[in-house]
Amino acid sequence: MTETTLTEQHRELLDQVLDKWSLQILEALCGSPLRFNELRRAIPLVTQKSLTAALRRLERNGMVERVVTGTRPVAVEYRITPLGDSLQDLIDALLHWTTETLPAVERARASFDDA
Amino acid sequence: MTETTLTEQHRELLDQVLDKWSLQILEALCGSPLRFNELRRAIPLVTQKSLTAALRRLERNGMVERVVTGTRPVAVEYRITPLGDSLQDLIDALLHWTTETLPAVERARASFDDA
DNA sequence: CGGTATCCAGAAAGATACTG
DNA sequence: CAGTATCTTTCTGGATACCG
Repeated sequence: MTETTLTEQHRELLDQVLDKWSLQILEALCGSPLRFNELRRAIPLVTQKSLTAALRRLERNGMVERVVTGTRPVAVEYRITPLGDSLQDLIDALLHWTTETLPAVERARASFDDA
Repeated sequence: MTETTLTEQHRELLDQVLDKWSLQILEALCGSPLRFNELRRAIPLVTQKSLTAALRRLERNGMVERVVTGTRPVAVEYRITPLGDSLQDLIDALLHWTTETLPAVERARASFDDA
């Protein structure tokens, strides 16, 4: 039997890769690799600081790869890794679940907010 | 074709039901319904405030049900709903993924932290 | 028992300016 | 282009006290 307890390590990993900006970064990169400023444009509300932080976290956890190509001016490309691809499957499952349950959730919210 | 874009609504829902405490609450409740202080004991590090806030959020989104039984003293039972059960399946998938990829993630972290 | 209310400290996030 | 540094503000989370 495999152990199925939700430990702090599991939760920490999920927190680091499923946060607000990381979801959108992964979604943007799953089509094709993008440069830093291309990512900024793909995710309109993100600040430079938050984008940098999220990218570093994803890179540290092996989900994206940072590739420096040019030298003057510097060109940096971010691409999804195989590990990131497996995460993308999971995100698709999350997205599928939200799409399915959102109507019921909205009904629950409306009835809760009445009371 | 179904639309598979990650909108703000989808992300908001995930944020509200997949946060640190909600994951542990759902895990605790999936066995059997629990009272408020039983939940506190089941999740050692949670404060009263955080537990209350997470329970209200889960209740509002239709994931758990709050059942008041006694009158003096008050007895409150929290039980998982069918919607919460569907979320539990998803959490199992998350847990399965973390269990599978954690070794690779730890290698990635070690190599990142070296540089 | 099952909460609410209040206060406060520390972390996170936004704005701005600067750099190789 | 791709960031870093700094400052400020905002939000979260813990500690504590109290209530029906």
